[in-house]
Amino acid sequence: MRVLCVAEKPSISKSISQILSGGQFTTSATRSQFIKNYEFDYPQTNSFYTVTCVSGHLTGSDFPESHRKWNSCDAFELFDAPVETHVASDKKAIEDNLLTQARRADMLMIWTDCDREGEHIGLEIVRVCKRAKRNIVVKRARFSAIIAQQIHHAAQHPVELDRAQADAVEARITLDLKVGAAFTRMQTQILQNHFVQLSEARNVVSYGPCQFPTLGFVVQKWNLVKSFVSEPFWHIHMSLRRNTSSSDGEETVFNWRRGHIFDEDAAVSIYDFVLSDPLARVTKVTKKETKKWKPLPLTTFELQKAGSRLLRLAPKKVLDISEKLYQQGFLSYPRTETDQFDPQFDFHSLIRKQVVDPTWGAFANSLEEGGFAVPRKGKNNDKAHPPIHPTAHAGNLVGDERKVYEFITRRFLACCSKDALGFQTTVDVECGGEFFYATGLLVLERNYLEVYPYDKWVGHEIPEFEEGEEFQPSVCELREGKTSKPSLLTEADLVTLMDKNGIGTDATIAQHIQTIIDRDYVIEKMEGSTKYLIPSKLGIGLIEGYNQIGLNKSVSKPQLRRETERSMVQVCEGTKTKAAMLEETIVQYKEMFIIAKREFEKVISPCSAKFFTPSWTFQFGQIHGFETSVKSTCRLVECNRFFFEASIYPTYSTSE
DNA sequence: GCAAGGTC
Repeated sequence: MRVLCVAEKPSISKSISQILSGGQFTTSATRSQFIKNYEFDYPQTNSFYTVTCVSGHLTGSDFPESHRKWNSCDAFELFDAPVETHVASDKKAIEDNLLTQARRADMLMIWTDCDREGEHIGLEIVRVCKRAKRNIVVKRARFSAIIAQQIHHAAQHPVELDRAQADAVEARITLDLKVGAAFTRMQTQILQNHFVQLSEARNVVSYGPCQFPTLGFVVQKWNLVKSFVSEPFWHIHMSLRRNTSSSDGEETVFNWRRGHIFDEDAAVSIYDFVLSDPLARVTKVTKKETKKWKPLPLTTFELQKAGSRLLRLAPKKVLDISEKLYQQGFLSYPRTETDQFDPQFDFHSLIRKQVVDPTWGAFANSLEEGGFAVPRKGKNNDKAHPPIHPTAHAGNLVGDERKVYEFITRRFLACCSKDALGFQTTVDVECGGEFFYATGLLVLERNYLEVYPYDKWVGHEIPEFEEGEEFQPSVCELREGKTSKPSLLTEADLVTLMDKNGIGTDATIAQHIQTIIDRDYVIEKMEGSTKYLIPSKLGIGLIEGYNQIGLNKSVSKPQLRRETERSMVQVCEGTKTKAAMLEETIVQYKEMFIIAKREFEKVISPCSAKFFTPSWTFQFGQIHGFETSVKSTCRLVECNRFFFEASIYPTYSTSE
């Protein structure tokens, strides 16, 4: 029997060919530069195998010609417009290869990643192949890691393609297209009509169910920083000078168990009580072993966060670099949600490849000589790719590539090492009815910290204390402090928020951040070596505008996307049909669209302008509290502060 | 000139 196997990407088709053929296969080129066909006998199932692949989704969706032009219809009509699906022009060579190979095959076996998108890509492949051979037998290989035993098992026990999962993805594709296009056209057309700046620059004011919540996070933090008012607080500072084994007169600070309090009168009266008691008593001395846990195996999210925070590289940049290193064979597949290694994973041969490195080679060697410990297991597994790890030693990298490779390698070695061990001493003290404590830390074994400088764990010595002893504090003062301003949002914070709230995926999070920057919704600002994200006036305006319109579900918060995700899960489980999901969700967005459009037009209605005189600052706020003022020419397009308590003309710069 | 999701 001739079996045609189709994987989601070139790397997988190659790996499964190597495993199933035991390395004995022939390779032939296709018209697509990256894609090869591999052929071999697979005697275990009496078959002749051809293994090839696609490159992600084969098809793309768009409106038909009748609705594609922006002025061809009212934006609202897009919700009910048909959607066409075609093989994209740059995928024709891949399609041709599938058609040719399918004609020769008796069975089509789908080897796409075992996730929802993979199931949908599988369906795209089936549709193309059935055009070449209508009665081809279709099977699906199910695997959770590229490990010999699993791949053989998958080849010998194929299952059926999961139509429900593919349906859920199809619903999402249609939904995102309709909602995105309808809102984008509506926003853009209304705003361009009124703002010279937008129409001259031909700026698209895009809406997307992922980009808006992402922008929402940036604006929310910005508002928090802007509205921050510092508050004074009080705390009792107690310390004692006493010699330790290594230094004389070391000052030990005892922290107040109450932390700090915001009521000055209360603080003063408590302090008076403490002062009335000249001696502090040690109530307890606790000594115990403590650990600093080694990091979890590396996912794409974590890599992007670390890249931004530790390596000062944008999430998109980190992903691009790791993609390149992967192409060169230095790294495993860089888009993974998995933070647990398979129990059968071959750690040792990978560790041995790092022994030659001048910087961390000695550490790698120490792992091979007894320092090894099985990595911790996280909670995520995408059932398709292992955590990111180095697959070969790369000695000649420079610049950012070197930084990324070094981080990934050190992280992998740290995962294979042991937790750091320490010894912690806590001294509890009572004085005037108040409780204080001091801690000391002695780092016993640094272990993984030796190879992972990104984590800090510094010991500090504490003098000897005995339970029941009394001492007179060297300092006991009531001190005043004030709450400090929260910091702006960093890229790493944003990746964390998106990950937590289910906005985007490992492969798309970086793109969404880039999109809101490209659209001029957000501006990057360097402060020292940290990059902060600040919303532009346009970005603030859009979010604040929508928030004030009073939709019952906010487009700038993660809830709507979460609901879409939940409906997709229901479609996958078979408790909801694809049609029902689309119907429900589209109705909801239609309502929101009607309200949003009405409010947009109301707020910036040109007829309001005739009431303005040159020097007025006008509270136009009865509608949504939007403040509006007009520049001297009194043309609405030259509104200075408009719509969103923000200047939208002549520039979006956010410098205060 | 629109989205988000794959991947190169």
